[in-house]
Amino acid sequence: MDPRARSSSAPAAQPLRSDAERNRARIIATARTVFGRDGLHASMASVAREAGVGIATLFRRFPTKEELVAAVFADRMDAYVDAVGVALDDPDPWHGLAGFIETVCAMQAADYGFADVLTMTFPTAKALEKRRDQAYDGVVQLIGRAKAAGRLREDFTPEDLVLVHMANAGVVNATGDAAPDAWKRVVALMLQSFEAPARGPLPDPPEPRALYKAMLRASQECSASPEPVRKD
Amino acid sequence: MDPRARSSSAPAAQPLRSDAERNRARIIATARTVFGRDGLHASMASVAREAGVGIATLFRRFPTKEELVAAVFADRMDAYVDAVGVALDDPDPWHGLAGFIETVCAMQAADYGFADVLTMTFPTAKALEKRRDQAYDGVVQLIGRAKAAGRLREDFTPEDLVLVHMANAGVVNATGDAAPDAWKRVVALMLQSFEAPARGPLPDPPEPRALYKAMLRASQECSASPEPVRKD
DNA sequence: CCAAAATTGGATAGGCCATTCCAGTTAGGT
DNA sequence: ACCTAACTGGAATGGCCTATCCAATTTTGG
Repeated sequence: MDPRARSSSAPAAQPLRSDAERNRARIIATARTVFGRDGLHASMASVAREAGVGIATLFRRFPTKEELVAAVFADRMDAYVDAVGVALDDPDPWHGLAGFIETVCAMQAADYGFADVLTMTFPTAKALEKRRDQAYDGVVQLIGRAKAAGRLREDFTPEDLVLVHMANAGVVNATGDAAPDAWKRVVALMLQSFEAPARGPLPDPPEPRALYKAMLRASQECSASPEPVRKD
Repeated sequence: MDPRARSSSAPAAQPLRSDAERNRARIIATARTVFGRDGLHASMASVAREAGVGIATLFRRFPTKEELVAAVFADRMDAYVDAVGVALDDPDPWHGLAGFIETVCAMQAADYGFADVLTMTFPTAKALEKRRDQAYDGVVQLIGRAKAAGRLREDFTPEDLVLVHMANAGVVNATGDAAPDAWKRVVALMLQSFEAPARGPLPDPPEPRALYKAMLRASQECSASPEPVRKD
């Protein structure tokens, strides 16, 4: 591994100068609130301005917007993983799963940036994706137990959870501060439809690969670097 | 009514020159496919290019992007109103409502622009909003009948339908062509949660006014005209 | 205290966007 | 055929975006 790798939370092979480290921390903290308030489409310039640093400082530390996003949401993903853990500790598997879904959707409502991050995948952000995978493993267990307990419909799949994130992101993004609790109703409805016994069959879930492609596409058009013009 | 009103489908007080009328029709037809394919954020320039007209021609006929959007989606709104009519003609109120929701969500999946239009409101586009109101009246009836027949949960409100549109728009936008049928599963789940008897209570629905504000906000940030800079 | 290395911020490049301007072209009545 | 009002397209304006450059400043080891 390249010893100069600096992003994410590695303790740095080449420690930053003290002022640089301070700025780095302020940038992440500020970006967290800005992305949380304005969504992922908040501009790099607005983050720099609110953090009180120059644009160049921001880009030297995070060469692309995607890297900043990854650094900022690493800790949200930790919380996500923690939520899975809490759910797995619940002696009632259904209660655990339902609580997990409510918790995560609440996180989406509280952070417009995270709402979108959950519907995207950033292959270059290893730390972020590792956490996503950890969470996935836990979710699979959670689902298995809830089915075994007879409380979750048998045709539920992990992909359905992603669909919940996408649907909830749609509601949260559309309602914003104007109807800040609307998502709760939607989530409650979805949960009732997940509970066993199923009221009827469902169309097939999307292929995991297809869903991955969708999440990838979304992240790419998020930080679309201006590709050089090419002559035809 | 202003006899000079030109947009929407009024037969025109001041008829356009034949070539202008032809271009106008081509612009609308092209914009329909472009917005349907790329969503509402497709650029005016791309519409002009694909329609084979100059940018100026486009803007002379539709002075703002919002007016073009309104003109383009007037007929989708007709289809929306028609779908309500079909549902009301169904002798089985629940079957009618469920079919209506499926139909409209399918329209969202087939037209990324319309998916967003259904979650927004354009106060200046009278023709569009009139149709939306017509549809709303029908939907209220539809809901009433389905409840009366004992097939729809008693706490269902017309606002829930808007929430369905928002959630479905989220799924459709996030999955795109990568998982083109994922929305069907989500909609099927939602429908099962709507069916009586309710499996449990729900959080309160959003206030109609609040939801309106949310839809308004969305439409405004869609075609954000560059406001003049002001000195502090 | 001093120099070298690290870091800084503002200007700049180059991309997209909605919208406006203007000089040239065309339809269509006479 | 011709004249004029209507219409045209492309260039220009001004905004916002990600990302880069560079001259000036700051930290820090000796």
